Amino acid sequence: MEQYKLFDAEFKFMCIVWETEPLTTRRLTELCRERLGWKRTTTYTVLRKLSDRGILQNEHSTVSSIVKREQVQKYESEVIVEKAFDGSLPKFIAAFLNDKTLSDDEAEEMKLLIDRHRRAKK
Amino acid sequence: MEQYKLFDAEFKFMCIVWETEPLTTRRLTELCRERLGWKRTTTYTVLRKLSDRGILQNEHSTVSSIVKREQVQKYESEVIVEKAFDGSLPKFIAAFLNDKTLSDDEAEEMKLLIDRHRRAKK
DNA sequence: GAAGGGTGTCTACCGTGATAGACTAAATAT
DNA sequence: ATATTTAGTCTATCACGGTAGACACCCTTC
Repeated sequence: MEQYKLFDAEFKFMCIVWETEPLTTRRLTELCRERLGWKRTTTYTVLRKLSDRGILQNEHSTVSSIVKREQVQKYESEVIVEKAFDGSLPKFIAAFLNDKTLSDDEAEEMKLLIDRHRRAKK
Repeated sequence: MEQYKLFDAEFKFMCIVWETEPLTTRRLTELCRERLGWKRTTTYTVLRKLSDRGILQNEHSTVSSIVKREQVQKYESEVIVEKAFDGSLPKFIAAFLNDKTLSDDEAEEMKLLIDRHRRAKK
């Protein structure tokens, strides 16, 4: 659980990996230079840290993720709902929507999700 | 907008303020000692920082918030949806729910929220 | 008017996330 | 075999969040 915690720089880095994997370390350093402005060694440092924590692997210069984007997203969503909204999803949604409006598509999609996760009645 | 960003320690601190305000600095140092294990001066340091940023005010030893809990929650929810879910609330909800189930009450509450924020049809 | 308690600031230390330079080892090319 | 590139590590710097000790300024009270 705790292992899914990614810091800001790590998250941006992982987004590149998730989007492109599998990819070579060479290509990864290029992408990190282009999109994050990182030096080659910075990429390697982050690579090693995440590898040590079992978030990804680097085998023969080929990088691929072990922890998937969905797992991290799930973890992140749980942490914030827990920390700032007493674990209540409705509270989160209320705060987020506040001054916003939803398109019909979004509204329908959300209702579908809700029904699909509704607890079976008594 | 950026001003609403609270770090972990600051958020815990503000939770005490929001819950108890208005309150004296004396009482605040007591609460921070009890609940956060902080020394008196630590409370004052954080107090000052937040005061400088316009998050709260300390007038004649009476502390009260300027930025409200709801504003911070709204900001926090927006940041994470933006950063990790491409700004899509449905994506956030899908990730959060994943393996969870909703009670009827929660489901109804959420649907109500959705309808209330539905964009007016053309 | 000296002593003591309460209010508040200033400075500083520590841990750590973010970043990168120097260097080594392995592979490839000339 | 030697020069050059490529892969990867080690160490270090910097910024900053989190925390607190030393100190200074009231007020009150004896």
